[in-house]
Amino acid sequence: MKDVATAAGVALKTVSRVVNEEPGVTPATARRVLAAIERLGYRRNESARLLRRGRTATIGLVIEDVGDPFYSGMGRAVEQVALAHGSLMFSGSSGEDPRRERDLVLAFCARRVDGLVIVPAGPDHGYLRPELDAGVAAVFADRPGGLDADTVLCANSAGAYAGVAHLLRRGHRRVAFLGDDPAIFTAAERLAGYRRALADAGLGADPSLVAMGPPERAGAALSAMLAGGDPPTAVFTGNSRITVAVLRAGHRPPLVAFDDFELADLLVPGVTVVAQDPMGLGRTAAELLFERIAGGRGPARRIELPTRLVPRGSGELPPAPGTAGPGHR
Amino acid sequence: MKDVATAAGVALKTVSRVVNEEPGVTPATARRVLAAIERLGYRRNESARLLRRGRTATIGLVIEDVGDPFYSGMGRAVEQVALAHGSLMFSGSSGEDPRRERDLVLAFCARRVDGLVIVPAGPDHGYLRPELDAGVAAVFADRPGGLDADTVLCANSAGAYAGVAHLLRRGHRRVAFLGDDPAIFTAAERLAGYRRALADAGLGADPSLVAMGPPERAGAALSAMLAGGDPPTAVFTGNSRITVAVLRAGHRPPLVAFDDFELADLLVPGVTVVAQDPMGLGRTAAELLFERIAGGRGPARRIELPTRLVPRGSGELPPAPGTAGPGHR
DNA sequence: ATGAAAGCGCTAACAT
DNA sequence: ATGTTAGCGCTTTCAT
Repeated sequence: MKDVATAAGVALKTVSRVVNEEPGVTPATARRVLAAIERLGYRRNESARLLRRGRTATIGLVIEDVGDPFYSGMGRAVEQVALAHGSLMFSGSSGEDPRRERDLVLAFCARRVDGLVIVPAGPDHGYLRPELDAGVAAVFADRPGGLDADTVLCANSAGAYAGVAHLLRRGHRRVAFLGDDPAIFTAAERLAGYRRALADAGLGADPSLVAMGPPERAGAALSAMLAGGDPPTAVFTGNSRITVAVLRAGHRPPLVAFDDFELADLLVPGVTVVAQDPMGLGRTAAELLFERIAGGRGPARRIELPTRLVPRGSGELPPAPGTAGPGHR
Repeated sequence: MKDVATAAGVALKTVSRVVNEEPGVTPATARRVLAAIERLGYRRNESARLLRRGRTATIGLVIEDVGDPFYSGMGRAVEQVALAHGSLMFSGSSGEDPRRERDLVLAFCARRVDGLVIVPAGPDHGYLRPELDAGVAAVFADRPGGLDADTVLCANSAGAYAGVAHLLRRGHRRVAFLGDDPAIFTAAERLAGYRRALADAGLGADPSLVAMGPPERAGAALSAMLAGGDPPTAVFTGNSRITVAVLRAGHRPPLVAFDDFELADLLVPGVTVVAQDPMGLGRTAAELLFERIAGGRGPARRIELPTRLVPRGSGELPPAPGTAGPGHR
């Protein structure tokens, strides 16, 4: 900038004026400055500018896995909103590891990001407290972070309820639930929705029809249930990895799956799903964030995004004859 | 920092020394400083630090779509390498729009990123010239950028060759090629591989068996071929979006597809693919980048990553009887 | 072992 | 309309 000023025979500040399109510069001078800029290949150092101005026009995104379709869709939406607000986006994957999440978040904060969108990897976000107090905005997405920050979730419980109710409506009375580790917020919520649906239909909860745990064990868990004395006639899976695990194990039961996935419509039968809205999640989270960055006050908000039931065949299958006939309880 | 210095009763520089773990500080003083840091909740401003030091410890990643599984897998690998080098990563999607790509790249350069990994959206990267001359490192991934920068590609031509040869080995003599717009580098390369495989097998190139264009038209293109007088007995698809379009259109021909995709193994029959290595692409690109950032000189390198043929059933089907019997030429 | 001063590249506030 | 000075938060250089 100094060089440009010298080359154009003006003071530093004039160059600054031109670069920032501030008023108070003769067209002629401006032209001389612009010529010098062009000739010297000058580019404003945005970092220095932002250091001076106090805002960084940068947000940080921490998700479980940048490579996962659900989260990367979310990331795409966050990116769009960020760009619309003239901000760039740091992104990083926590890999579901609370320590890595913390390191990433703190690294972003050290860069003085204006705000953070976080998919919490762990339950404890105490480390964020000082940062929030220091003025960083933060929004939790997909799961609550245990702090009084804005939070955007999917309607996990209501979605599971709708999916299970869909199966019950087809005449199923014994519906299995295959979910992830109940320590995971979404897994627990979906299980609750399943239970509520059964209860509302006047059905008791049979613990032998519920298996919670790592996706890679879901196939075996279902095999065991089906081999048991009083097997399920339909299955509700709690997330995509479990759904895929069940399908890979060769099972093709009447099925409703929580979370949509690529090509679900091409399988035979097509897989009926309770679709979430990853883009909506990202967009909403980012919009809340920028409201806060713009100075929005008020208590933390908690928004639940609706799910959508997409019938494709697997969820519309009736109970296999003989497995749960009339009189069966 | 000033506040910490005051609170600890030392000079600014001493705080700096402690924070940077530089030698020349008595353990006792260090302790006093650390206590003040803790008490005041001080966090070093990394941006200011990096402004002074001249490096930003930041790289930029520009891909087609952060939400696409292939590119987001690549991004994950780039991120890992970046973190291993103590750098953070800006990421952005070009959406295949050269102007957006340019804007993103320039925005990253204005933030003085140390380097860039770019999946080129357009053929013209002249705008990058001044930035490269200014010292930014850059690596092109997945497609060449038309500049003398390091480039990492998949073996598009060789991969297509292998896939087509696989079909020919099963007795197919009329293999259709459904590819994307040949203006896209990868599409053209894969077409070339297809042609080479036919030529090496002593087969002439039948233009009526080649359809290049947007994925959403691939289904109709294949339907037309199959309804023609001398239809193909097998199909090679040039990318995943085309593969899916063909399958969605209801076709289940003997098929080898370029690029792997989630659940290819669960379809009936399983889809035989020529798998690329998105993580390898990202890792290699990032490693080359950090070599350059570290000061590596020498001419631009061009690396091709091998593909892998994954037989799953669809590519092992013989010609349907009567469509291409002996004597047919 | 510790500190004072200069400066990274820029903008804000106040001259002229 | 243009220029000067101070300072964002830090590190570097050179004292002490």
